[in-house]
Amino acid sequence: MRIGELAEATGTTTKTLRFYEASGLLPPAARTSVGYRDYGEDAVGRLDFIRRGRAAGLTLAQIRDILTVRDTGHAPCGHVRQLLAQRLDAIDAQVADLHALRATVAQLHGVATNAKPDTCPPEQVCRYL
Amino acid sequence: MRIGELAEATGTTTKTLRFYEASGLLPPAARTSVGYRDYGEDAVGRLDFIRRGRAAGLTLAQIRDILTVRDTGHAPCGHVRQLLAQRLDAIDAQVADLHALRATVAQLHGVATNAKPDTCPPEQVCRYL
DNA sequence: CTTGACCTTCCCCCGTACTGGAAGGTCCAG
DNA sequence: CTGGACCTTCCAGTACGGGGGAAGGTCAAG
Repeated sequence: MRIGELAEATGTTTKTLRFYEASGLLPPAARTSVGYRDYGEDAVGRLDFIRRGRAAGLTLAQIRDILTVRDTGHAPCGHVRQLLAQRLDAIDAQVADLHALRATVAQLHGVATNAKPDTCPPEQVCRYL
Repeated sequence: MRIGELAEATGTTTKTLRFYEASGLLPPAARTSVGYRDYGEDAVGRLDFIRRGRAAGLTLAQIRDILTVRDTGHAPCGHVRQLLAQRLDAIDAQVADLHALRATVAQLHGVATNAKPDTCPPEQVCRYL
């Protein structure tokens, strides 16, 4: 399987695949006699793994860590759980931040809206922010 | 007011202030006879403005646009309202995304947690992700 | 007079996740 | 045998919001 086929099969690009290899997310691919990358079917699964990790909000560095742990055979179960638990905390914190931000923005928006545009000279406008 | 004092007064750094000036968020500061930046009290207000904008989730580019509009005297009222309305939409979308992400992560976390670490051989672990 | 804290410009660097493009080699159809 | 589609490496750039640190000038205290 050449890099273009793998890219097609996994919904990504050849650029991204080479980038992943350079970043240590994919092992160095086998090469054909002329130097083309030659992937096995397992590469699709690994890329799906990466895609799911990304969808779960993990960074490439975190995914790489998990893959490294798996590849080297060290017990990753707790590691994965811990990572996911941290993600849950981070998401909750982010949602809380966004709630506060939304309240602030909504208030500013309300003030700006109620200010009646016609009576809003330029030099006063930015008090609304 | 020197740059260090202004940084202290506004809770930022001299690096950031010079960066803001270079980015067009602050007008070129007046200089003392030896070339030190010399700020008036209005700089504090402008930086508070920037800080509030940042807290409301605006990018520096958006803040710069608003400031430019204000500085040049063109009617910004609708502009500010529109920007804030867009922010509200963006925040709502982001919260929705985070809800979906949280559900995904929580599910993975539950699976990984119920998997009993001891019975979790390395080659199976990453199915949890 | 020296020491230390401040100031200046300058350029490069951080992390994140890629993307663009140049220069060159390979493969297959017509 | 030629053209186009594919592959290779490498360099550089995107956007964001700054941070690090060098080399040098300035100022106030002791």
